[in-house]
Amino acid sequence: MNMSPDDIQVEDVDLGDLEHSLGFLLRIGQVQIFRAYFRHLGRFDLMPAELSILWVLHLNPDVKQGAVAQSLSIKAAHMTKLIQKLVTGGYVVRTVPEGDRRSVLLSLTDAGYAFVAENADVFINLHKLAPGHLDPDELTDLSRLLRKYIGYEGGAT
Amino acid sequence: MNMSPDDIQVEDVDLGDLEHSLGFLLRIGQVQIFRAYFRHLGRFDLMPAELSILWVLHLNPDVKQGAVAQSLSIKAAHMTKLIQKLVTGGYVVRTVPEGDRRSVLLSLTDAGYAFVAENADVFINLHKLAPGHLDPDELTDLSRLLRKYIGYEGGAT
DNA sequence: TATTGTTATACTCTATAACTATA
DNA sequence: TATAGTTATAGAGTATAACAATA
Repeated sequence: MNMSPDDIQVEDVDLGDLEHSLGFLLRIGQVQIFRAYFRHLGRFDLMPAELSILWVLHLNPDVKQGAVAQSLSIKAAHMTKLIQKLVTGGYVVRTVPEGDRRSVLLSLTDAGYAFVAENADVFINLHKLAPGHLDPDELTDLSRLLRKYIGYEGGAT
Repeated sequence: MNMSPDDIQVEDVDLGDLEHSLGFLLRIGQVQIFRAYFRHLGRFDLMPAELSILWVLHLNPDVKQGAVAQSLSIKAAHMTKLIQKLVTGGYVVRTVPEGDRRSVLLSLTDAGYAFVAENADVFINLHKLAPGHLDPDELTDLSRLLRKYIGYEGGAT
């Protein structure tokens, strides 16, 4: 018979309305995007969250650590560990500003900027490389609906 | 001044095209759905993954453990722990079938069925209770696009 | 007193490999 | 030999609280 290990008897399992449940669909979508991430950017020792921090720093030099954490929905305690890794890796530098010596400002090293310049486009547009089954217009719609759903009423496109 | 701890200086952080990146939007969407889950169903000691297993079992009595795991993208090793917890909690029973004594069939106890009957609707339709900013038609579109994106070409609605 | 970031702990989920018992 | 499930371990992510330094 020689069935591939991927189609054992899955069709036998009825998911019912779970298949229409946003929570479930978001999770499966994320699993697939993660696979695409590791296929295209897995050779670096950086997780998606870390790459998104580098991206934000390249757009916002000398931004407060807490502001980055909050804008990316990363908890403060976790952020500390991520930044330590990025500093150790030579991508990020920390500065304590004169104005408020409790806080920490983050910015990219030259290596950090070079890394972003080289890999940001693949990272930001992973969904176009993923095995997605949507045409460009549908991708735009999906992105817009998701933005609206989560309350990023930002713009049109 | 009295700023709430939630709007520190977030508007100062420019996310650029990350805001249009599907990976990022899926993650933020999941964070929000999780919050809705714990608001509405957090009083039970069950995680979303566990509730989705109960849901699948109520639709597929005596289904193989591995088939459930695969249909929900749960790894086998993790599935073992989840099922142990659900058995301990009195929601699920395991049966070793005569035909293939390596495998395990899962089904719900009466308490499991009662739990699903009472809470499944809230679980499956969490996105309607979440602070979502979409009207019903947009929610349907979003669900359809996500299903198509992940390759669940199933049906129209 | 309140805020920024750090440390420490615990739990969920994922990934992997080694193991058992069956087939 | 291959398959179904288990056990064990490690890493990533999240949640929480206690803490130090600063405001």
